[in-house]
Amino acid sequence: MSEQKYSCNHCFDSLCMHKVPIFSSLNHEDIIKLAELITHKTYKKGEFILREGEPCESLVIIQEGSTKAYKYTIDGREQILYVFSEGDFFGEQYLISDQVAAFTVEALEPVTTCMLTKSQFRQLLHGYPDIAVKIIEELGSRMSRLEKALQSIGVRNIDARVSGLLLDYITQYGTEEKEGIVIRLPLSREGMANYLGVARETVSRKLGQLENDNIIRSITNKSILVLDRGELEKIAGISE
Amino acid sequence: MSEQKYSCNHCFDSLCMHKVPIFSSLNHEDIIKLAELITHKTYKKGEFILREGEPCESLVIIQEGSTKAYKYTIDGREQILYVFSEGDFFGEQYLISDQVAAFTVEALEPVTTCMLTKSQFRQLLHGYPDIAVKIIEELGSRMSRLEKALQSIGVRNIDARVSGLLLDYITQYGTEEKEGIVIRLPLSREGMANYLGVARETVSRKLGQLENDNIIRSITNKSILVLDRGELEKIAGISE
DNA sequence: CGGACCATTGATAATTGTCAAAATTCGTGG
DNA sequence: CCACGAATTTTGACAATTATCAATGGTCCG
Repeated sequence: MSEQKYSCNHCFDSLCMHKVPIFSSLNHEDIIKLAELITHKTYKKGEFILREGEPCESLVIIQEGSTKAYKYTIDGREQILYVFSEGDFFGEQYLISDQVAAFTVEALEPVTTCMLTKSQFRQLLHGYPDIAVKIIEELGSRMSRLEKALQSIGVRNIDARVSGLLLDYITQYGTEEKEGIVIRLPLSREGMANYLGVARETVSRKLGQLENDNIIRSITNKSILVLDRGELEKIAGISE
Repeated sequence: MSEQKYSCNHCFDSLCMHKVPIFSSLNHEDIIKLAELITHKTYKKGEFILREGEPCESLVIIQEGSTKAYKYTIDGREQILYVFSEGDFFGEQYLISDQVAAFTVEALEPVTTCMLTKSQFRQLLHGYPDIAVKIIEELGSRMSRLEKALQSIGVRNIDARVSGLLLDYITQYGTEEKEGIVIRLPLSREGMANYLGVARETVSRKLGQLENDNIIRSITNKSILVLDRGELEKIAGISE
């Protein structure tokens, strides 16, 4: 967990600032000024970036790698709420109100973050009221995602849920190849199970079924080839 | 669905404005000014206050009565996301960004609402930037609720979910009586089932079980007496 | 009081979770 | 680059839970 303080040129040029919608109302100069305030941290796989119940002291932007955000359920399993990947960020609501973190964020692979402390962020908010509006928009869209997730987990048919998850992954992590769409899965089978609220083995079986039906093909544990997207959409209940 | 435009004295005195956290930074005079802009509508049981997919043109505050907010799942059932009762409000995120409504809001009983149009609200936001911060706080807390709901629905043990729901209702709709805590249920059995993502009959059975164990007693279809709150907490996984 | 609506109960089938074992994949070090 | 051990995934058998269907019983309202 090394920490560096330096002018964030790399970050500015390539990723974190420009990828974060809430900073889109800043002009060029201010982005550069802001970039100088940014602190970086790196995390190894399995390390915690934020822990449920602890105060969150900064806005965290994922510059590289991906993370899972989860809560523990009363029967001891983890319920995954979000997967945060490059360009995603979290902690913004805790910077304004003084709540503690509602979930734990854990690195799924080596992760680099850009961070802005609470006081820096509040200053920024003072100078740029538009940022508040951007945050509301972002929170609104994240809320819509959560509402969709809640809707989907409320569906009794688990086949639909699994297919729906794969479709989400296509748009987020999929690349078109000549054989089909390759998804680099952010989560393991167990992770997907903990997101969907079902048993690990059930995910295996559902994916196995899809493979038997020639809808997908398992490449490695971390990637899947989608052969028949239309069929996935049918099972998920989107088309037909 | 009658519509009235008049100075909202009743509303000001009793309910809607002061109950809404996002207006707490307004001073007395401005609240009075604002109250004059407010429009009222009444809805009969079963009428729609907002429909999923349609644009939401105003901030809606529930002055009287209660409503359910839901989405249709792909297998045709409704997944209830929220119950909005007196003092709750919705639509704030749609007033800033121009998204369409993510859910349908339907009156569960006769409902009176206070409404503020999009342009009125935007003006207000301009004069009181603090309101934006309040909205972020409110969205943050609503998001925490959703995250909690998602966590709870991901629990495999349905007994825990039912007990957890009853505990939530105790804090929101419960009154202490000498025999125990009386809950005026906002939802029917079917409604609870659609919130929990299980079959109507399953809710009946789980409640029947709790009644057999002398933990609750069913008074009418719309109210329940809680005899042993501690036991409910154990089943929900909170205590012990 | 009657009719519509809502809730309960029972029987059964389908689904999914659990446990255990085998197979596969992954990462590391030689 | 290969081989080995650890971790993950898959598979099978079985048990437990829950959905579904159908019928009955209650409750609420005019």
